[in-house]
Amino acid sequence: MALEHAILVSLLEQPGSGYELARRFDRSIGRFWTATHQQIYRVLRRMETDGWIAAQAVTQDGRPDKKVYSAAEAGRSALGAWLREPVEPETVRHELAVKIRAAAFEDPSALIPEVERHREGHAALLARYLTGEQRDFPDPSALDAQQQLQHVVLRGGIEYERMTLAWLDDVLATLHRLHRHAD
Amino acid sequence: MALEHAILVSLLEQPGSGYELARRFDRSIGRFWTATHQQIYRVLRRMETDGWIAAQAVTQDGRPDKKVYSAAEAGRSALGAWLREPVEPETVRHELAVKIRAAAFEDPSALIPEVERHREGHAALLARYLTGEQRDFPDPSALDAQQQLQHVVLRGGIEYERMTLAWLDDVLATLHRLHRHAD
DNA sequence: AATGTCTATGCAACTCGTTGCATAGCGGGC
DNA sequence: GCCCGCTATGCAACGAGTTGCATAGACATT
Repeated sequence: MALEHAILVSLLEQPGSGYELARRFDRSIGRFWTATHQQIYRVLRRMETDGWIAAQAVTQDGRPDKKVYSAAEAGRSALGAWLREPVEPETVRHELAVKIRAAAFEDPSALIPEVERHREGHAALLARYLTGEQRDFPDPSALDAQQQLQHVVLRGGIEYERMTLAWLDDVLATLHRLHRHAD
Repeated sequence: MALEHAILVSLLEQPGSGYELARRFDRSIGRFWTATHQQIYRVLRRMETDGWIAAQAVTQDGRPDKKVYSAAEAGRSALGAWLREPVEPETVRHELAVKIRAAAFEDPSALIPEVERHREGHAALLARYLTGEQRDFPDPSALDAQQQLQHVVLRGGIEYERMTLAWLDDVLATLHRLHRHAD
């Protein structure tokens, strides 16, 4: 399980409450590690019990109080130990690929709108990534280690989206070709 | 849940036992949808109860008997209904990306062997994909609909591996750069 | 002769992840 | 005045997925 490690990284980069973490997971981090607020709150409680993180209650005006967590020394060394372990093979869940192969047993062209919707989502995400890159890393020669590592992960996201867009175009061309020949 | 649909697709392409399905998931299908034999046996039983698939006992010499499943009409129509539903957003779990951002809080160069091992794995997989493409789709102009759809999914895998290799080289270059500047 | 691997299926226990709901005050729109 | 959405946290129940183990005969290796 790496959710606790993803949370640790996020807290090391910037302390925050469960709610704030949930929103970070919805935005940036969620692009390579998803989590709901339920998972996050549960894991935060366990990590606090284990002494990986420390909580500080913050009273607020006009909105509910919150508990701001930050990474403790034990958490930091746990992260170091995890870093030295080999990665487990990633479990892939590519639903669209299943659907494309399934389309052979139905009308393949019925999948076209679905693939197009998918394509739009990836195009929008790529645009957001590129905007974020311009904003956060305008001068790549003036970055510290942390920013350079964040940047290389973002570049991975950008290349992934570019590749996916090209592939979805390939898929669409294939579906259109099958449609024409079925007439 | 799409495991049942992935199994349906696999059974429509070729009937088989739970054990055979588990091995297909280890090889080809597992590249875009993973599953253990436990999951597969459990889902197969449920699908048989629901009438999505039909089982036929096959007695064998020299090895245990098996139950060969094939997709039933109800399963086929369930697959069609699922095809017309919109895809849910994919849940991404990219452990290496978490580790790369975590490396900012440790010695980043300690991650180099890990990334290199990862890179070798992807290079080997790309080689296997390309061999498989040569073997299964030697003449792309002479494919039926099912093969064309299988081929376009394989091309997605190939492009994914190529992109990943290029990105991992980018990651390695970044880690080496950080290592030099830390001296 | 003993050990290990492959085929083939399954139980039991567990952890991980999701969904629905609840609370509760603040502010905005109709 | 009412409903909706945002911040902020949490319970309870369920479903998905993993891990360890068991059975059991056939065959290969040491």
